Amino acid sequence: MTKKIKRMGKASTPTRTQDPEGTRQDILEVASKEFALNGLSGARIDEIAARTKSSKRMIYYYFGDKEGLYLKALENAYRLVREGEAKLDTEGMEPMEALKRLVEFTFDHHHQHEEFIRMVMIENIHHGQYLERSKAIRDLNVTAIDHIGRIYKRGIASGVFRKGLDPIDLHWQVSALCFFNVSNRATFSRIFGRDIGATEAQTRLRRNTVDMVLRFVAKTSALPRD
Amino acid sequence: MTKKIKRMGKASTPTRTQDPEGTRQDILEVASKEFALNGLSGARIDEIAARTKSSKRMIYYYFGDKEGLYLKALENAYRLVREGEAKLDTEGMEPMEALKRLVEFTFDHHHQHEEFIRMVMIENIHHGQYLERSKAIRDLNVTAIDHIGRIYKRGIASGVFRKGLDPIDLHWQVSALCFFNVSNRATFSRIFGRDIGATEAQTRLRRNTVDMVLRFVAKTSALPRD
DNA sequence: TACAATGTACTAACCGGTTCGTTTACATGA
DNA sequence: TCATGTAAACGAACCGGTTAGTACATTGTA
Repeated sequence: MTKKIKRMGKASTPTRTQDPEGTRQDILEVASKEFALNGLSGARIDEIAARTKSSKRMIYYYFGDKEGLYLKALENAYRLVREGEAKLDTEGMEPMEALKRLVEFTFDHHHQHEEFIRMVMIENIHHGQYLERSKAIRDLNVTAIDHIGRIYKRGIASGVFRKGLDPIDLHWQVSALCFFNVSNRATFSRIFGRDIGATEAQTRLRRNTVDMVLRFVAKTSALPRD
Repeated sequence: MTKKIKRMGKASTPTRTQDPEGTRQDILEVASKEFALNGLSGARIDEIAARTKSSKRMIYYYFGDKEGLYLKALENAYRLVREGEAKLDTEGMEPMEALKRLVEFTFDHHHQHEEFIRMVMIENIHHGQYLERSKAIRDLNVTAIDHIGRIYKRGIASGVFRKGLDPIDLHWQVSALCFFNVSNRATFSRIFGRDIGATEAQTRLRRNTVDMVLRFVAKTSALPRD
């Protein structure tokens, strides 16, 4: 039995009931969710197929095998967030403000893309072995360093940032705080009996995260007295 | 065929070839490694059984089912690290030094217990649903808050720490940095082409982590000029 | 003897992957 | 305009290895 209605139309524009790119995309989106939810070994090809507008046959037709599908889902996740990150422009701001915005943006961005965070967690469980195979992903993330690096350089020039820090280290620290906020929310919330994901808690954690980064980078002289 | 040699001995002390507690412990240790390595769905009961001095039959005899075994492995992981953490005593130190030690200790401790970190990652992938079932685990971690809370209070009293911070938030921040250092090492290293796990990198990250926490908590007046 | 601990062999369901056949799109040609 | 060849796109049913879990018999211990 056919379980779904294909897009119809015999109009003049070449509409077609066969839609390779659409099918491919549909599978990829469903698979991304399934892998993010259940992990590589936990995800079920049959389940993915069932949620698809297509079939299991097509998964293997387009993606070869389960690992091939997972890899594409992983690449897709990185590509999506990268596209979002590119939107932030801090070039006009003064360094301290720019860094603040960058941290806030990263914090919010991670918060809004739990699926991506989960894919990265899962990939780390697999020791990054699939990411290793994907040149596409490695290229994407280098620009993040560029961004924070430029802000830092400007802050040094204007005398508000401490010298001797490394942009990658900075990126690491910002990532750590923003990533952990999403990745460990479940266990942290349950252990300490407070819902870390609730808006009030998030507001406070966000402020703390910004504070923490700024206080780390800023010269003592550029800090408020307290 | 019996695949292993049982502890022998017909001595006067009641040695026995049947060793329930030993078998149980053996299974748990093997299972912990397998789950930490492959996740809940990725781990194989047959594989665990094979690595055991015992058999699959015994796994079900003692742990009921796969999830029961996983839960015990999870509890075991938490219990082990908790025991380690209890060893740190900062009561005699002055607050700033005590906090420094606590962060260093946490950083090192997480670094040395990758298996635990992986179990927590895996549990978070499962939305903490197994941890939820375990009262045992929740009880363990509250003492961590106690520790950092006491240090913080002393720091406030002696005037070196800023007021208005929350011990749980502090714990969150320390955890985030120390946890991320282990959990995301694979993807981070691969993306930025530097081995984050190498000793030089770790030394720098450790120092940065300590700095970051101290600068966050300390009053500006208690900070070095720069 | 009674009960806890253990070994062996088995099963039923699951699940990744495939076989085989069908439909659709579209170019070609008359 | 329509018949036709063909390759891509698709569906359904199937397969065989894997895997969690069990039945049953046996041994050790108190």
